[in-house]
Amino acid sequence: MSNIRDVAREAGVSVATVSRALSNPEKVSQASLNKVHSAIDKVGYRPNMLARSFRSAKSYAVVVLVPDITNPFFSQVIRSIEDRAQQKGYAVLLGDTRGVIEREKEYIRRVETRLADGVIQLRPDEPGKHTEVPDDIACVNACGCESTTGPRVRIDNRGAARAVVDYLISLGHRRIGVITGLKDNPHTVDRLAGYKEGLAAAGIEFDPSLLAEGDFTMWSGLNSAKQFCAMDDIPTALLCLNDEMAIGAMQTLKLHGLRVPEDISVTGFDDISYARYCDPSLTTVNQPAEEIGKRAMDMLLRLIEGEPLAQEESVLPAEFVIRKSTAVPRKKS
Amino acid sequence: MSNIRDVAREAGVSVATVSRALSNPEKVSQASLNKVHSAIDKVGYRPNMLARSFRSAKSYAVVVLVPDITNPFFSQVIRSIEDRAQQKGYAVLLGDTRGVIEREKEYIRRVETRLADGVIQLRPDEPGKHTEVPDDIACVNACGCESTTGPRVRIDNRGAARAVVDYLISLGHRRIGVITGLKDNPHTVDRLAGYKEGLAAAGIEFDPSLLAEGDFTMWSGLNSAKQFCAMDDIPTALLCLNDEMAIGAMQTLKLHGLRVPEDISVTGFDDISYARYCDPSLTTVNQPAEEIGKRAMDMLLRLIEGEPLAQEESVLPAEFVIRKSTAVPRKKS
DNA sequence: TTGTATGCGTTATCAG
DNA sequence: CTGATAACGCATACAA
Repeated sequence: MSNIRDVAREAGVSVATVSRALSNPEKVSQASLNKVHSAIDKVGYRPNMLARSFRSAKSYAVVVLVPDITNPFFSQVIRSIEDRAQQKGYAVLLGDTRGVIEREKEYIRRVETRLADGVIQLRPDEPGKHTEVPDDIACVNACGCESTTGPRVRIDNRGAARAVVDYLISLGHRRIGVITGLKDNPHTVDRLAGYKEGLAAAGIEFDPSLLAEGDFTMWSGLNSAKQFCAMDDIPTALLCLNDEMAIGAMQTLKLHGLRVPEDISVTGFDDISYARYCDPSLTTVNQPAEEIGKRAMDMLLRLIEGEPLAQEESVLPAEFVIRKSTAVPRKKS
Repeated sequence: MSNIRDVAREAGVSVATVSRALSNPEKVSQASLNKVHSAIDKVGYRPNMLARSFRSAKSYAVVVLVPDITNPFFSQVIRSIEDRAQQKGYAVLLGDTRGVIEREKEYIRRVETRLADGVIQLRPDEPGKHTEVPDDIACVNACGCESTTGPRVRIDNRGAARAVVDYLISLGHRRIGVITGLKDNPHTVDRLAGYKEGLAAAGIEFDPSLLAEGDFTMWSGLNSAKQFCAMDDIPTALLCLNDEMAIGAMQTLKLHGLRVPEDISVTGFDDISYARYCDPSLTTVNQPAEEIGKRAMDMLLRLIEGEPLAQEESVLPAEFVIRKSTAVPRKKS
């Protein structure tokens, strides 16, 4: 392992010149530049970035905290973050927390100990289990909700859910079931608010018995849907608060002999890639994962560099995508 | 930002003692230990890991190279790697290469410049675009094939594909179409070899016209399946070399009025979580993603620590999972 | 068990 | 434009 001194000796210049040749080439004469570069090739020098980071007290790394990297929506956002980070010369430390607060803290600690320069949070912070992110560390939230504080980029969950409900109502549905995420989850809160808004606007009374609680997994969708199948008066439409639960729910519905969308319409949320390929393809809300990741990374970079933020909150548009899982309700038999 | 010297002063001991108290507590008296710890609390000290890494010439980070983090099988493996890494005190640098060799090199460079201690490759190395991983850097391949060299953990792709074909043949299928990945992809090569083996064992002649080339995406599965629908004599079974393509293919088949599995059986490979939730649920091969990630990380750790490897190759068992997408062939009409 | 002193590889300051 | 040298924060060899 050769170091900067070896290069200096080989090139017949000082270490300072070598260092400058690499970081500020414009401050070095062409002659020295040439000598340095051929010396580098000759001794096979690779700068020790660890030393550089240490010296400059910056790690050029950010940690991305995600509850579950396996979730396709999250992985899309992360891919986008990684892309942007790479462009800007930053590394991405993957922090799959599995929802465990302890793991989250371990990663926060990594930035306290200078191993990373900042954090991107990929989950809505829930009231109870709010992580104590010290305010002296750069942090932006990338899937926030209306209740999220601090720098954040998000979509209008309430408005998007409202759009779905409005559409279902326009088709003629009036009895619309909902499969939610965990009750306290801010995504559940915001999207459910949109559902209620839509109902109210159409003069439909909110019926709590049409709510089933899931946890955003396919299995929970499958399970929660049973509750509706057991009803005497099955809803004509099912609003699922994410795509996974919609996919799981459809399996249960079909198993009970219900056809989608002829007997019951189903909608999702997120527009993961499978939404287009299920049977029937899923009517859902497209979250701009790519743009969310990019913006979050850019925001974090400004925070790290100490530049002022143009805005603390960035709300991106979400597109309502109509596919084959929704139709007009069946006539009462 | 307080440093080790501040702590030493506060505790009334030397910096060496503080350092030891943190890294080798057993070499320090209980009295000093107490003094040090209360001093740490008092000044709010956080060790500078960047300095520690620099000094010990180890970054305690590994980079994971993956073609596409969005692929659910890969993300499962990565989650497992991250889990193991975290346990061992290592960080995971995410390197989503998108198949671009240039990006891969950038990440390899990160370990050359000491920003990471080793690499886990999550793709089969293709003959042509083989990355030049210098042999002095620790590297293990986590989704290798028979042609993969170096430390690796993989499943028996050929044997697993063979098991699927044997099963289809046992059901009575003799005309079995295949949707492959790109021709040169080692996964394609190995799995296709298994297909041919199965055919040969049953005395069925290999028919090249039953091969359609995809690229492991759902879209390519959807597209490639058209080729079979256009045939006069449609195959009674379709072996897809991964789940995504199977899911895409099923959409096309249904669109053409073919029922799965009554008119045509379909199989996948990988057993991603959606395989269980498509309609019909997919008969496939379960890859032990969790175990693959764990083993790969353990292997890499040994390499990094300079310990000898028990074995250079670890071949894990893959389970054949029979679901609802396969059945006996329909009688000729 | 503890303290002193040195060096890890780089960048930055300051003279030349 | 270039060179000598002092940090950066920590770990460790060596001496006590």
